[in-house]
Amino acid sequence: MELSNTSVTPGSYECTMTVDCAIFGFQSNKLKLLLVRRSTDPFKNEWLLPGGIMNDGQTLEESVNKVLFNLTGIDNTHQEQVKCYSALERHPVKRVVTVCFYALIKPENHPVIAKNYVSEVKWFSLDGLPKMAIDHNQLASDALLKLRDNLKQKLIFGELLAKKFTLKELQDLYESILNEKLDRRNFRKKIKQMDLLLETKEKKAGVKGGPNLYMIKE
Amino acid sequence: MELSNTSVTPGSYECTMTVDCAIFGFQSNKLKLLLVRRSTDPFKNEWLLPGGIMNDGQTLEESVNKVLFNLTGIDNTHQEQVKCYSALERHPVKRVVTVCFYALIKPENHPVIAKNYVSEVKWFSLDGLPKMAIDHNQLASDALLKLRDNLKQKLIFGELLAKKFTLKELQDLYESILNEKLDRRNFRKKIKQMDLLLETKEKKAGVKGGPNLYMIKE
DNA sequence: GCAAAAGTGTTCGTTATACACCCATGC
DNA sequence: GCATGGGTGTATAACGAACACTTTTGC
Repeated sequence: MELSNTSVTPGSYECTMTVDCAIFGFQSNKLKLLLVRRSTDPFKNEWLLPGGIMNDGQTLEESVNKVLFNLTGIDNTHQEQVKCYSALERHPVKRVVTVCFYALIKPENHPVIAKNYVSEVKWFSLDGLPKMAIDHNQLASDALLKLRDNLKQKLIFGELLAKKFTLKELQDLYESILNEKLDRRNFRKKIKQMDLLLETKEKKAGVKGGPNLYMIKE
Repeated sequence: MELSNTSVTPGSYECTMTVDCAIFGFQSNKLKLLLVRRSTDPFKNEWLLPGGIMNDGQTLEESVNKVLFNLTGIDNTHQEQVKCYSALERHPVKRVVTVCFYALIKPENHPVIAKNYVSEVKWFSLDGLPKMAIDHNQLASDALLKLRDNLKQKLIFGELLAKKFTLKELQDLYESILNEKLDRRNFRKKIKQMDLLLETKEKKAGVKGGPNLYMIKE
């Protein structure tokens, strides 16, 4: 291969790009992943991360927003880029390079509806993920690792919880993401010294013990 | 935008993809970055990270290898994906999405030669980087953050050092990457308890103190 | 009133940091 | 032989892990 081949020209090789998004939600005290089942070929009846092509005039981030909105009505989510995948035979229709993202949402805020090309949309527990099409199991697994990584560095949980939440709920979320049990007292100590939460005067009703509600500062 | 637009079809929008690579080297006790200066438009006389287009039949990783080989003769490097950039007006010739990687090499092993389209290839200190074309200053900065991140998690320094090196050299490298001073005794303790280095019987000649040479295990 | 969950502090072990002297080599 | 850098250990502080009882609320 010649160096001259490496320069961008009007005739440079072009390929289709897609975005795929691992949407994490927190439901029944478990971290869930939202998958769609396609109703038509390719991948008829197979499960996939929601995703779609990047169109002309869109950045990847804009594409993710559009795709998520179209598939699930979800808008304005916290998104994080995970990785770019470029294996040659990923897609049966044509060469497609995809960029994987993750987003964090609160399932209650986003009733999911199966739309075009999709026969079913469903939240899956992470320990019960189906075999997905293409390399999407790999994408999902990489997305979870990235989420864990980010969680360790900063307190990010996007829309995973309600605006006001108890420390117990926050801890359950952490345990879910990290897939490990945490000591309650140590967890509370750590979170409090991060100084990112605001203690409201309210208590959560309908729960024994009368736990305090917190919200994110600012 | 309609959902039907999100599905991959033979006619889906396509765009040119490039790879850009932040090549880090360690020279005169400082971490350096290898940049190229273009000899022709676009970006005539401007500095850039070495990069080029992804061609048909190549993965991004293969493209990086080819581009690096063509520009610098560098082969078989440790490469790490940094991030994908898709802003609309990045490139003057056409829409181009790029994926940034970094690689770690030992400058002494790779004499650099300016080839096609390149008038100059030069190692720059990180604190003396020129203004680069497009968004390459951003790419370089993101690549360094990623390198730091990876360094904290595992002992990776690719080809940055010779096969056999002294602990002092390793420490200088760390200090260079992290841009902070480390305590000599604590550093040595930490590295040793990682148990990744093999102590050779050899000492480095020409250096006062007669420091021991180490190499990576296995 | 009793069962269930919330809230709270202390001890201990591990890890990270700070710090000073003797030894080997080059010149 | 002296100046430069290599090599080593210990004491202290910070951080993370383990652990039990009292208070509040729902039912």
